[in-house]
Order: sequence, then structure tokens, then C-alpha cells
Amino acid sequence: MARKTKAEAALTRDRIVTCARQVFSRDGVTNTSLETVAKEAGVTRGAVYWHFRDKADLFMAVRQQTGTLLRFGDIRTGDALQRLEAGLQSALERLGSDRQALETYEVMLWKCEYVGAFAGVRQDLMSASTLFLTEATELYAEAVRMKLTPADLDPALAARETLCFYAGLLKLWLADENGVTVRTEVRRLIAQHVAGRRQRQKAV
Amino acid sequence: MARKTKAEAALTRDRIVTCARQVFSRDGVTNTSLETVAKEAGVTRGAVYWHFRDKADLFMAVRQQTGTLLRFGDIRTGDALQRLEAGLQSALERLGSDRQALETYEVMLWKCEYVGAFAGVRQDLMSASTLFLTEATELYAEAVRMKLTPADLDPALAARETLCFYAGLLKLWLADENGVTVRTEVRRLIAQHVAGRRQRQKAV
DNA sequence: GATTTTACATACAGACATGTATGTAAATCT
DNA sequence: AGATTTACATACATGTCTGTATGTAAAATC
Repeated sequence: MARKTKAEAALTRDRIVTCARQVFSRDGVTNTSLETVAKEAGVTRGAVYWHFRDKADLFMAVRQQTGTLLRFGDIRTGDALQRLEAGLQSALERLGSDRQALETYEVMLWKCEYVGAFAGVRQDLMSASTLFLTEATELYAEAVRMKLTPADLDPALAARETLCFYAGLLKLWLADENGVTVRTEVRRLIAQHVAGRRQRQKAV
Repeated sequence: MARKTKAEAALTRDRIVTCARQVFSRDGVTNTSLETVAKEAGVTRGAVYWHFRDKADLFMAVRQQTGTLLRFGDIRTGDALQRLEAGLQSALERLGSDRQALETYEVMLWKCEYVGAFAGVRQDLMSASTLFLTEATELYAEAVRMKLTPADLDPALAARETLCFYAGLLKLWLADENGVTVRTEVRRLIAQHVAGRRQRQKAV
């Protein structure tokens, strides 16, 4: 076999990751053999083992290729609550429009068993949750300072509730292919969730 | 081998289910061989195949043995929002005190790939979500009628938000073994979530 | 009490996955 | 230009899991 140039090799690696994502999302991580991934990518297991140590390593690459769904830092317009809402909205919108993100999260939330070598990945997910909490807490703190919310709102607790809401929404959205639970109402759901924090004018 | 009496056979079946739950929660569903389950239960694969058609069937039995975590219908004291909160609280409390429930949900939410024969199980989960929605919607509707909430609250939408919150809370609670995200704050989180619906007195 | 089931254990056959070792021709380095 | 890596393909050795077929002694049935 003729040796590939470095650029070609990078392409090969990328193809393997892309195909892995697709096969994982179709058959589940554990049920997928590296042979299947290799075939799909038009290479042999040799190539796969050259680029990745094992399946868990490949799975990590799949995650990294897609990156993070939600980045509050990217959003800079509006008040704190508006930025929070925009972040959530854009994350869910991306799921609907970005097939790669869809497949990756489908795998992570429904088609992966976090056991053995994959237990570490679960730790990763928890780190992502912690990051979410940090950012969301800061946003809520700002909202309190700006009197956008009742003064007694606890930013850390509110952030945790939002994290739960977001985690559940992601999971349900992915499973709700027929739109019977949340998929058709995402926008309103997110808007309502954030609106619930906002200072209310007056009771009836 | 001496034939067992019907009662003994039922015990055997139950042991298999119990051991399956434990092994599933340790090794993940896909990575678990029926041989492992059988050994753990002190029988051979013959017994397992006698009682269950295949692994998916056994998994269903694991779920049925534990039953539903959350039943709003069981709670009859307090106003609609109090009953809603009590339902959520009791579900999470059970996770902390009932090891069987803990293991079952750990498997369902983190150690199972919903693919192939297990795709049907995911449908089951969605049915459970639908049931949750029905009950929660009714509770919110009652809350509106009793003026416990702002009059413009949409019961169906509120129920969906609560479903997301609950789903995410369950998942995060299970993963949060070190108590860094939600585990130590469950009670307050749930209380806050429900309190957010309640009619507020007056803005500052 | 003879017959029929039952509740398993045992045995069999085949498929499939993994990790590693080895081969190789061309790209890259010096 | 020669030496050395590189980017794979191929081959090997091994273990494991599944489903089914068959055997069997005692319960259950009549």
C-alpha cells in the first residue's frame, strides 16, 4: 500500500470519525465493530487502529469533531436573561439544522453505555455541566444585579434548575421524533422557562 | 436435573431478573452476556432462555420489576401544586433510598443503548413521558382553576417544562455521584421549580 | 399410577470482534 | 540520494456470545 501524504492522512482520519458518528448513531456504540466503521470509511481496521487507540478513543474524536452545542460566551446582545434564552434557543436550533450535531448528541444521549472505558466520557459530560453552571450562574447573578428578576433569586440554584431543564429538553427532543412531547414547542418552552425568572409586574 | 415446583421456578425467574439488573448496572446492557447473568443467579443460560426470549425481553422484565418511579395519582393531600411537588420529591427520594430503583434507572438512563430490539423500549419511555404530561397538565389546570398560579399559565406548556426539568434532574442526579451539580440540592431545586409557578404577591 | 409437561442443564454450531504482529511502498527527513 | 518513518493493509491468534437442539427427572395432570 502506497503511503499517503500528511494531508491525505488527515482526510482519512476525518472520514473515519465522520463514518464512526454515522454508524454509532445507527447501531449504537457497543454494537458497532471497528470493522464496520472501517468498511464504511473505505479503509481497513489497520487504518482505524493507526489513528485511534481503540473504540473509546474514536468516540472521543467524534465528540471533539462536533464540539460544544451550547456556548453562552458567543452571545453578546441583550440583557442577561435574553442572552441566556438566546443560548438555549441556538443550541436547540442547531440540533434541528446541523445533522452532525444531531447524530453526535443522539449517540451521546441515547446510544452509548457509560461503562468501563466510557465512564471517563461521562466525567467529561459532567465537566461540561459544571461549565454550564458557571456560565449560567454568572448570567443569573447579572440578572439579579440588573433587577431583571426578583431580588431573592438564588443564581446558583436557578442555574441548576436551568441545567436540568436543558438536559431534559435535549434528551426528550431527540427522542421525540413524532413531535408529541416537546419537539414542536421548543421555542415556546425555552421562552417560558426564562420568562418565569423575570420580575413579574403585579398579581391579579 | 430435578424439575422445580412452580413456586421455585418463580423464585428462579425473580433471581435472574434481580441479578440482571445488578450486572446491567455494573457492566452496561450490551456488554453483559446472558452467561454472566446466569452465573450470577446460580443457573445456566438454559434457565435464562427458558424464562426470557432474549436479552431485550429480560431487560423489559427488569423495568417491570421496578415499576414506575413517579405516580402523581398516589398523592392526595395538598393543593395541586403541592401534590405536584410531592410527586417529584418522592420520586427523587426513592432513588436515594431504594437501591433497586436506583440500579434500574441507572441502567435506563446511562447504561443502555436504545437501538435495534431496544428501540421499542425507548418508545415505552416516551409513553411514560406522555402519561407524565397528562397527569401534570391536569394538575396545572387545576392549579389555574384554583388561582394558585397566574391566570395566563398554559397548563400543557408548563407540564412540558416540568417534564424536561424532571427528566434532566433524574439523569443529572444519577451522574452526580460527588454532589457537585444537583444531588445535594434536589429538595430545594424541586421546591423552587414548583414555587416558580405560584402566583407571586407583588413585585418590589 | 401412567402420561404429559415443565424447568431447567448440557451440548453444539456458527458468527463475530478484538488486539497485535508483520509487511510495504511511498513520503519525509537529512 | 539514502535512511528512516509513516500510513496504512494483511494476517494471525484467540476469546466470546448467541440461539437452538437435545436430554432428563421430577411436578403436575388426569
